[in-house]
Amino acid sequence: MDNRVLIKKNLENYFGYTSFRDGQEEVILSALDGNHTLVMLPTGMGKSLCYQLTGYCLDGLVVIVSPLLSLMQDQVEQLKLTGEKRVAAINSLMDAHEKEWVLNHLSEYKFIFLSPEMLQQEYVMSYLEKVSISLFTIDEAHCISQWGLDFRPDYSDLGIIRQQLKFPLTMALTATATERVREEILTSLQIDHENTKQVIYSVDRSNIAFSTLICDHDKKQQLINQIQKLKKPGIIYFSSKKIAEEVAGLIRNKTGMAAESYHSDIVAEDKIKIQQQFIHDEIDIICATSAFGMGINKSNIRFVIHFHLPGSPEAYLQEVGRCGRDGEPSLALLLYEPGDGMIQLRLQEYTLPTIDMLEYSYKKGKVLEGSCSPTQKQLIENYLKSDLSVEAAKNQVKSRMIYKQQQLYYMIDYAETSSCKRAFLLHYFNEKVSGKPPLCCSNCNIEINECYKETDLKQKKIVEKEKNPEETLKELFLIGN
DNA sequence: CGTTATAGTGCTAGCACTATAACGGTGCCCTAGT
Repeated sequence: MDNRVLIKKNLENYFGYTSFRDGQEEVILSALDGNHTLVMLPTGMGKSLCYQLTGYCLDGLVVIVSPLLSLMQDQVEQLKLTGEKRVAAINSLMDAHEKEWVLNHLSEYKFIFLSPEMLQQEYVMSYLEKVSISLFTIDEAHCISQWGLDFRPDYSDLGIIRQQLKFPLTMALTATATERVREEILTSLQIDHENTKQVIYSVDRSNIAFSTLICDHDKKQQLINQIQKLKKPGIIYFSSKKIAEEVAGLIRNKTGMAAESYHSDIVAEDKIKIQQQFIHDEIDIICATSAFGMGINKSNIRFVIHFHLPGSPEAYLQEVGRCGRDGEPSLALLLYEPGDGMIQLRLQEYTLPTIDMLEYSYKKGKVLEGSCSPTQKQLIENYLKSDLSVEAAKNQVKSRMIYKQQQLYYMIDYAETSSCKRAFLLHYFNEKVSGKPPLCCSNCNIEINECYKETDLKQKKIVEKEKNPEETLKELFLIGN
């Protein structure tokens, strides 16, 4: 049967849809033609269907590498809802006995979810090597580039894993990656760039308006002023757990809105509870660190505010991309105070080992206890285990640091630029604005500071019957009067 | 950069004050002893 006909039939059979969304058909056909495929589709465009449907058209096991336990659990549940029973996530939520059972019955499964760390377990690999893998999938593939070189080194070893598995057909999916990152992903996975099909869609989301507010004093109060006038629900991102908690409390006390904080120290049960409440519109505002967001499928988030400067344009677009999935107008607001870059800069320094640390550790063959952060220690230990020389390790760390700083400087420039914010962000991804949306950014056609003033708005409503952009903005973003 | 913790100073000999240093974010895996 023609693949085009086959996938259409399977789309109906397995998912009950009659038509594909943008990009999906191209991706699946590419994979069925035997191409390794790198997929960049904006958030909410149905990336998971790409590998799932491909899997249904092929004989053998689909292995999905996923960064978070909660993501795996979600995907397993969703597949089960479609009636699929041959699906499991092998992770630390299973006890040893359950893991062994699943591994012993791998050939009876269609979809297996795993973390990169789990793939480092030799016993897991020994089982995977014995079965036929039809598709090796890397979900949220930007993690390879974002985390592989420091925070989660096992992401850098997926190439070796592929080699051990005899280079299975591979699909890597992400929503935000520059050309450089896409190349990094392919290289890291040991995929031949020539024989790879890339399906790339724009990172632009025309219903999200970009705005920056320069705060030279009392940022917290300015934040509260803003959110009181904005439509809910929304997310506020922070670079500090403590401040996230403090502001959540402040919002509750000063405005009476339902606000909760979310970061890595929140116990697992509460995390799930907060997510659920947020999804069911019982929480107006989440004050979160970067821990919050991946896998959050909520369509009606109206704004994403950044209290602190994000570390990279990639991170910013990922976080901002969580609002407005329903296509309704939404707001990405950055609160910027000159000097904000320092927090991120410090965090970056704290992540990567210094040259001194590397030299000492290589000389002694171990890490000096108590002298470095957990991520620094982890990374150095990984270098010591690898074949890399001190010089190579030093160079890698140096260029990594420069790269991270460049990403940060781009965000500082974004905050300070007086040209179009949307164009500025897209430029980082080597894209141009195609068709300026009605609500573009605070440098084009929305004056965020002005239009939030209630008096101004009321006056305008009386004076001007004709809708101007600011008036439209008010209707779209602000609470009804 | 702004905030907080710690160490040091000096007369109130135990507390108030000040100078200085440290810190800030993401997750997976598992082991062993209760």
